[in-house]
Amino acid sequence: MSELETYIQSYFGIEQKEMATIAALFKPEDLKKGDYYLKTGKLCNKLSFIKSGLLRIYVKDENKEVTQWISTAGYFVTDLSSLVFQNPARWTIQALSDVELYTISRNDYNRIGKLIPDWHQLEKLFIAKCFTMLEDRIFSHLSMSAEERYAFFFEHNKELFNQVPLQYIASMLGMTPETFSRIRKKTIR
Amino acid sequence: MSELETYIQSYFGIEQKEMATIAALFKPEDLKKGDYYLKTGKLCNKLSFIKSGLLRIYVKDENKEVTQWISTAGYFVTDLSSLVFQNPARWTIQALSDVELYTISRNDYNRIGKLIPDWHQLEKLFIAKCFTMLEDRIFSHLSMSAEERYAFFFEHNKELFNQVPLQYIASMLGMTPETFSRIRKKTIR
DNA sequence: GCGTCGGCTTGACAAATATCAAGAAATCAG
DNA sequence: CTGATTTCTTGATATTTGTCAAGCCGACGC
Repeated sequence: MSELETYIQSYFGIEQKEMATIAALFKPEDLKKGDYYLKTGKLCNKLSFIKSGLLRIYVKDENKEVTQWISTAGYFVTDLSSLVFQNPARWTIQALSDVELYTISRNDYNRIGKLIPDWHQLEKLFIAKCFTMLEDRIFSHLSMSAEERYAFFFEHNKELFNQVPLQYIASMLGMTPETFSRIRKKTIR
Repeated sequence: MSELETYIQSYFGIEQKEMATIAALFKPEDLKKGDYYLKTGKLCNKLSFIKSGLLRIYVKDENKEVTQWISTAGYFVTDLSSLVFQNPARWTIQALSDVELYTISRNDYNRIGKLIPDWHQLEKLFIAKCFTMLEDRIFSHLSMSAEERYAFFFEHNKELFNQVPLQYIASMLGMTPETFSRIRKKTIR
């Protein structure tokens, strides 16, 4: 479980001993390509660190699917609103490849705060960071064209482009697959 | 200062005694129409509850201004990234009208955690809620046309439409004033 | 009351993006 | 390897949205 420990340690700057306490609450969980981690409307009662693989977070809107995000190894995945407030999950989360996770249940997750003094503070910082990233993303929709959003995303996520169906990236950038394809052609490859 | 107490109490469910402790850290602050609460690049070392008035959160992008949000009475305003991580402020925040605030400094804000046991937990919940609202907003850009975003926003924020220059609402919905005006004409008024 | 100014609207037109349909390319199962 | 299926590309066209320019309207200072 060293990736998880390394990650949490580097991100949260937690002591070795406390780190072990937290890490012990995460259990390995494997998904096959196509398996669902979560479906819209269910309760999301877990949080997972992605050891390997890719997951797509999306929602069916009328008869279209809208991809909200693609989560990759080294990051966490959950439906925050459902995990924290026990609302019905907004997102469906599906494995785009075989996936290895370290998963913690909501119960165990909520216990961390009692085990580790500073936990809620760290948690707050983590969510604040996520909030800031969403602000940037909204800004990209207010100020950039499809082509600019493509260029920016490509610059920062080259690896993703040969690992997942491009239509999903198109959707999460807010454009159709056709527009995505045309922009892609214009860009040096 | 009762609005503030009422708000915090209803939102965070804090005890009367603790409530008084927190509220005492907020100081009244008044802004005239046009005054700046914060400028891009500065440090934001405060958080404010809006007692009355309206503030526009925006950023100059090249030679255009992009309005990120308009904050109204009964809500908080700050630059979260700057407040929490002491990054240079991303946003400029300007009073759209005369404004009455209750403002807490970063120092005092950070002390709350030591005064009130559950504070970081509550804070986390609050930010998580904000995060969820941004997710919705991103979703609106992935799945809705300008006209749909207009209709949705109008439905939920009718009051705002006769209080602020419409060009700012247009910008925060991601369209030009002209498009906004044309959509507006089509809609029943 | 009058001019000025900011903000809104309108029209003509251009550019960006979506839609629909077809076919090519890649991927997958057997 | 081969056929089936999914994904990507391309073209033709429609729709949405943006740009530019002009005019209008209401608020405000004087």
